Amino acid sequence: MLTLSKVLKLQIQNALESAFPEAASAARAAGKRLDPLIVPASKPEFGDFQINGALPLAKPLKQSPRQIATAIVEQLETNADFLNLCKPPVIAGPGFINLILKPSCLVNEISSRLIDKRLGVPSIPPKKKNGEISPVVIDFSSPNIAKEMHVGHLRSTIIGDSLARVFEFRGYEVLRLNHVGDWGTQFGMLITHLKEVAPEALSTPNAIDLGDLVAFYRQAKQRFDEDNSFQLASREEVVKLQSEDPIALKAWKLLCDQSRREFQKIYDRLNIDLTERGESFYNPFLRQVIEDLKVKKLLVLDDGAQCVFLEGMTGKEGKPLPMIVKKSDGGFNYATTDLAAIRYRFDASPKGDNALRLIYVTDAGQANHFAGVFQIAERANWVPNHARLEHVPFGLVQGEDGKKLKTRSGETVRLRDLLDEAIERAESDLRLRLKEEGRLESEDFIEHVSKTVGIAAVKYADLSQHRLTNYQFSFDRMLSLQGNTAPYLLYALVRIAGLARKGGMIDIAPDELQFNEPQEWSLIRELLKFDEVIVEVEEELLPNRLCTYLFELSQSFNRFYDQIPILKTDEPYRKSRLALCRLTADTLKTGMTLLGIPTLERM
RNA sequence: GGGGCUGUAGCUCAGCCGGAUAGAGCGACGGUUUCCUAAACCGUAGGUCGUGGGUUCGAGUCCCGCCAGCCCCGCCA
Repeated sequence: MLTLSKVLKLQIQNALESAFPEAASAARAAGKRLDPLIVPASKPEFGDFQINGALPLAKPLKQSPRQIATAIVEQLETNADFLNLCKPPVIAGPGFINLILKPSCLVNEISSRLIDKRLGVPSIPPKKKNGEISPVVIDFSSPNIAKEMHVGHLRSTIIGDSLARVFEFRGYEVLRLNHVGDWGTQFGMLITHLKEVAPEALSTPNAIDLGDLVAFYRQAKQRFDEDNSFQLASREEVVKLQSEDPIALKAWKLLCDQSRREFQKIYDRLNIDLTERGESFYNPFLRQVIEDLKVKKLLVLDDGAQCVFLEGMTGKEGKPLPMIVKKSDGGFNYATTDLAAIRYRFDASPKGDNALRLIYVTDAGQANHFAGVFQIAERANWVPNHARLEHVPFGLVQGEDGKKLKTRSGETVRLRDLLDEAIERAESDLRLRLKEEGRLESEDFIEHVSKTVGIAAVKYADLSQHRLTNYQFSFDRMLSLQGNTAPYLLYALVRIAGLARKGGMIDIAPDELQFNEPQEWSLIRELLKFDEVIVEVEEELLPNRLCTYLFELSQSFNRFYDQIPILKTDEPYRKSRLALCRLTADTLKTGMTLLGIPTLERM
């Protein structure tokens, strides 16, 4: 409906301007145009679109809104192209104009969707900068080496992946960057600990499996906190690492490799593709960041540290807020790395990523930090003209008590345990249902369905929530088989797959399509919204909009399925209804794929 | 002290550029299956949109004040 609503908007704008030529030319003289304010109808009984533009014109034109609406409608009724698309417009309420699309128009839209793999979503040509393709860079997931992925990484990973998929579908080149925490002072204690507990690992390849890295990290941390000589050794180790001592580097690499393997297991389960480029990657560029800030006269020495004072942000006692980019001991910190990363990502290749759009998917708690870093990047002139630099923040994952999600013993929940539990619960639900229905299924089937449903439930629960709000994690709710959940959507697809098995998904010629039931028309209208929703998600970066749409589409389909016979009806309705089923399945599958959720044929 | 986010039905949440009588789901109550997977469908009840002002023809939505919760604020990320 994207193109259709554009056409209508133009037609209505013309009608508005011919109805009120003086006001139109006055608006044009001011560099504006009269706005018909055409939006999707707020309720089905108001038709397909509503024109709100008559109301705000009442005052300047000194006419009643209904008079204005009448004048617009009179103009529209002289337009044959318009009358080809819409039924005669209806003036309603204080001065709204309701538009109802003609059935022939809707059927045309449906038949072009049926042969369009992109389901009406336009593909944009690849963006170019400096003559080369310019990717959208999305920075997401970003766990820390030697720590286990936990719920805190869940939202970034899932939301980032979904946004990346939407951009890819729209035709953008996307660079999915995993900015893992692979550098910093914590490596001092880790390497020191490694040298003591497993020195052989440094000389013999694959000599040791570090096993539970979390336990390893905890041991190292405990010794660091308790043992002075260990602390001293750790600090020395940091210096060695930074000066590229081969043994320290080897130990560092060992820890990174081990972590990478652990992370990859999670990414494989979640079916998420990422390019790892950790903080250490930017080490060679840190000095240049400081140099450039100095050249741009942004650098100030304060209390022994090199800072940039932020504009428009004040700290305690109203003083400008500093951002430290070089510590008093000469070391760099995360702000420096983040600045180097922005610079690199916008720079032209080969010494940069040549990006025009850079998106960070991190928790809302880092909003201040990114606002500061972005401001410095702007002031240092590292952000090209027309480039976009965005923080995409999200709220916390909370337990059902409304507090930060913890295990019963009060520890952070490991991501793999969380996924395991979702799958286990999905499995026991499934087994119970099979038993109740007297169905017999193979163990392979049960395993596959449980995994798919469990992971889908976790992802969908997260994505269907508005990004910014804190999100209350509940296995019971996300796996519930009713409501706005992954299983509900998956079930709609399973129903269609069942029809396909029994009735076949036959091809239908456009002129054979014929509909006569209200449930068909409401499903048709729902199907046609898909393209607008995708474009909206791309603009707003809010995957929950797609979830809401897919849920409403599923509801609309389930009503249709429940109330209208499909296989047991005469032609041409049988074929027409099957065509709607196929289009529903294609739309749901595409939508779910954009959420990163695989679908099922049976469940 | 400064800044950010949040506050909508008993619970969990939607609500698009300000538009018509504020919507879902869960839970509660009632109904639907000789028929394509009932993990579904239909119906009923449930609201001072935190609060007080302001802007507007029109405010859940925009502006200001206040209240509550969470988060951030110099050498961790």
